[in-house]
Amino acid sequence: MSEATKSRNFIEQIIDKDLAEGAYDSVCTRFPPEPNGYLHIGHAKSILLNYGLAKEYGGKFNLRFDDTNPTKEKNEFVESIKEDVAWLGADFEGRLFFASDYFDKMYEAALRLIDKGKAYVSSLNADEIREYRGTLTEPGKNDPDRDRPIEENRRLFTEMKEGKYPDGAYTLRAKIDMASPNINMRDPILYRIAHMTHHNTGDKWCIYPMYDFAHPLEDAFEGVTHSICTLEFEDHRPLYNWVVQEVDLFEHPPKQIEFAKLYLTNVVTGKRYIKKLVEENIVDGWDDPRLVSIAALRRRGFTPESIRMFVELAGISKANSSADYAMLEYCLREDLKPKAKRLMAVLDPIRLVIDNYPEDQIEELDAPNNMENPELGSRKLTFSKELYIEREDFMEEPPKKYYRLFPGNEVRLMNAYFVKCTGFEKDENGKITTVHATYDPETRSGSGFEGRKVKGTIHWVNAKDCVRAEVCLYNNLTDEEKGVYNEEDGSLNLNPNSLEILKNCALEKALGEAKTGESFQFVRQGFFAVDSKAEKEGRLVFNRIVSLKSSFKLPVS
RNA sequence: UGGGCUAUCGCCAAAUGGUAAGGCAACGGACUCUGACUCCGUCAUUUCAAGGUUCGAAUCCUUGUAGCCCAGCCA
Repeated sequence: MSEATKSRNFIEQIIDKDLAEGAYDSVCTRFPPEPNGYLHIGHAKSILLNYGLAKEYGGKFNLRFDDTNPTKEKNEFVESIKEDVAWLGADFEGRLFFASDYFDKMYEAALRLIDKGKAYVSSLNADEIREYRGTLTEPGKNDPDRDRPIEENRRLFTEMKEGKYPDGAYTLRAKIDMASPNINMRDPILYRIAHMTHHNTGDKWCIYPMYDFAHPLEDAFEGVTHSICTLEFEDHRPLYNWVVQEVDLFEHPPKQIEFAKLYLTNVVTGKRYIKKLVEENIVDGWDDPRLVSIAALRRRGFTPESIRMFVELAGISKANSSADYAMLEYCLREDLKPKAKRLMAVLDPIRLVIDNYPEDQIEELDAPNNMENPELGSRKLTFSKELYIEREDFMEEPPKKYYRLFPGNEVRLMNAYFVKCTGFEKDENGKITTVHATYDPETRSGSGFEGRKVKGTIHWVNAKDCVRAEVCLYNNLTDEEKGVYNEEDGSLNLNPNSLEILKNCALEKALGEAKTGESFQFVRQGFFAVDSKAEKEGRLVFNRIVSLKSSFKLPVS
């Protein structure tokens, strides 16, 4: 489909219309995380959507920390979020803001509402507020302080700010409609008292604005035109509009648009769940490669390009949905296919002895790094009498259509020679330890040998100079394995993605010099990357980022 | 049972009254110095259901059904 005929998502359609009608003459979007945790794959959708829209319309994209609740927020999180947003490639061009930098202006705005008779100071405590709010099916009751005189509201609110009252003594409420069918409109709280040190403003404030009051103002102050958020805020939109309208300071107030979150099947998503895994030490931190936090995906070896592609492929809509993990894997494979070197690594080694190969001969062979991308160059492989091959590449009694090594069969050793299996050895437990073969010197790779064909090609490494490494395989869980929330007892039973660690894998010598984060395709094993943390600990550890689409499986009997 | 939102293939998702795109997954087959890749082919007579309007409906109307969100001094 060409760019011109490509259908526009519902958000683009809204923006197109706004621009055409002159509601705005440019576009400004923002990503407004609360710094209370690490970003995960779900946030990537919001970041990339907002950034992409700004770019598409030649507008601006801001990063703003929505830090209006000091009880939950930490500096560690603002640092990680900045890093992750940058890594994803969403360039906010230095427009980094904090909601807390607007506290003075928000306070002024609250005063305006008080003066207009649109806000009042309430002395109800939390329980009473809840009681007066009513229920989903019954209307609420008016706050006894609802008609407090403006002057008194002003005095009390000022005193709240000055720290004259303890937490919970008073709140500032909007005067809207206690009988509204939309609970958010039943005189929502605008400010609460919290004597708490804020990560940005320190002890300057002891009253903090609530999300519903702060967020529309933040957007408006920054000149945001389209405030894109997730579905659960739909009910808040009337309040969002009420705030920007009643504060009455903005010529072109921002507009809130909601879209559906992105979930992934068979992985633990959601900040709340990830947080629990981290806090209970079920995983070893926010960047544990089993997680789908941005930091974890990066550590495991995912590329920003693949995540961008995934988000784009998943699309934008208002229907709750859960994208198949296979789609993410597809994106990574697509991205890495032309970029990664294709090297040989034997995950479960058995010895292959080439009996007719001279005892002390070592041969150098040339191997292209990526057959489809010559720019990746080539490398030297060493070949000698003793090699390692994959245990699953030899079978004593092969099933039909098995075309790797078995007694009497000939296969190609990738980038090297044809070898024919002549026998094998077992240990006392009947486990195969060594396979014997003879090679045909005529068949050397690149020699143009056309004499005969073999059906199978297997990978190998030279036993003499291979490197040893640890390889981590990550697998997704089924929904049952994943666990999650138990409604009966309110408990959270969570499993991260499962992990299998293979020790003592034999890798091509070239992989011994692999750099942190560098990605490779291991022939027939999938895509792997060097784990940055493990390397710091002095170990060479490869994470499997994604396996190949399918590999040889024994026929079910 | 108050309000808001959603429903199109196993999973995402187009279609804006003109006769159901595309991608992922799956399945055949060809090719192959990776059982990968690539290539070719298959995969919704029908859009949650039932009625109605219309020459014509996934789109409009009616009545249902199912799922998600809201009763924090969280965001």
